[in-house]
Amino acid sequence: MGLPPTQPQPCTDPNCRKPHAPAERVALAASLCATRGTKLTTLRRQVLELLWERGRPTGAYALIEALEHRHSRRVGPTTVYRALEFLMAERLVSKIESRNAYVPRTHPERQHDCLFFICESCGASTELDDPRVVQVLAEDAAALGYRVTRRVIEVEGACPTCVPAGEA
Amino acid sequence: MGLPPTQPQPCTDPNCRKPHAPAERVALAASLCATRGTKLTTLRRQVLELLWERGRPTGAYALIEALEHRHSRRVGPTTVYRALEFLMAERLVSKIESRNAYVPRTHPERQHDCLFFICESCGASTELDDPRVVQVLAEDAAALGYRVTRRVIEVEGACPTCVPAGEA
DNA sequence: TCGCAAAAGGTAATGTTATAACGTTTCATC
DNA sequence: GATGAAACGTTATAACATTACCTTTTGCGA
Repeated sequence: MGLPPTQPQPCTDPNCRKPHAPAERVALAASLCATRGTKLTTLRRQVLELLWERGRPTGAYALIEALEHRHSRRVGPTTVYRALEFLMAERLVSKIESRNAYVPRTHPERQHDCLFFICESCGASTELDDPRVVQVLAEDAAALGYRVTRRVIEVEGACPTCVPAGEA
Repeated sequence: MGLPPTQPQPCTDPNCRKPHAPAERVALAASLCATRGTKLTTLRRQVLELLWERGRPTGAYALIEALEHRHSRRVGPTTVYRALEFLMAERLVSKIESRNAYVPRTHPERQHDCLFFICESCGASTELDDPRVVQVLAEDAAALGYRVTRRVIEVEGACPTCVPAGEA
């Protein structure tokens, strides 16, 4: 029960704790791209904005609809997928594999993949950066002789507002 | 480079280390189902066998083809998805979300979700049971107020036989 | 052993997600 | 303002998954 909050919430990252408004995060993305010499074009920025405004993992086809409604911009799947590809390469967006959906990343400046908590009830997701998980997986990888290139860590469950109070 | 091994390999689980042949694992599955009072029907067993024989994450439509070739059994998507649903409910199979593919579980008797290493080169996957990961994620969930119902942990990279010798 | 109900499986249609192939526009640079 | 590369548009199709409905099989009590 309950929809995801529409107001910016304090960042769940213990090292951050600041609320992040969509506009502010998009501005950060723009400056990051400028620094990197990559281009956050209008389309790419619109897609990123829409992801921030939705506040929960959103599918590519939902983004197509949103582009139509919000920006009167009618685009095909290829176009949106290309924008998502760019945004993911820039670490501005992650794909939630278990949902075939995309979320904006709160801390695109960080290098490694982070982990996500996803609420099965309201659909909201929470990004977390826990070096311990990365560390443990690195050890396991070493023991197996694996070289790691990507981590997909998605924890599904019920978020605080959707867990009936009193329950753990 | 290199294909996944066709011979049973020692179990990567530090607590096991025994090689697991498909037939032996299918027999275990049958006895587990018998104990649980659930039915490992012919179709469900065939799907599980095929997954074991392939030795790597396999998509539903590839299974449909395999059923046709191996068992002259022509089935539709629904049929295979139903079998997979049963096998996942029995913890005999896991879905690799990042690949839209399915793998047989080596230790179906274990309760919690395990983690998978997947080789981007040969497509092989390795199941691992690391309580430390579960523990850390449980702590993070508690800190966020989340109640966990499912974990998706998929590490992509290069497996030992595909990493050029000498490289880490 | 007959009849019934529930579970399992079959079939067709369709929905959803993603990519391939190829053409056009935009834009920085010379 | 020519040119080449990157971005974007368009169409078609591939890949993955589910819905709705019907038939078969199976377990089980009358």
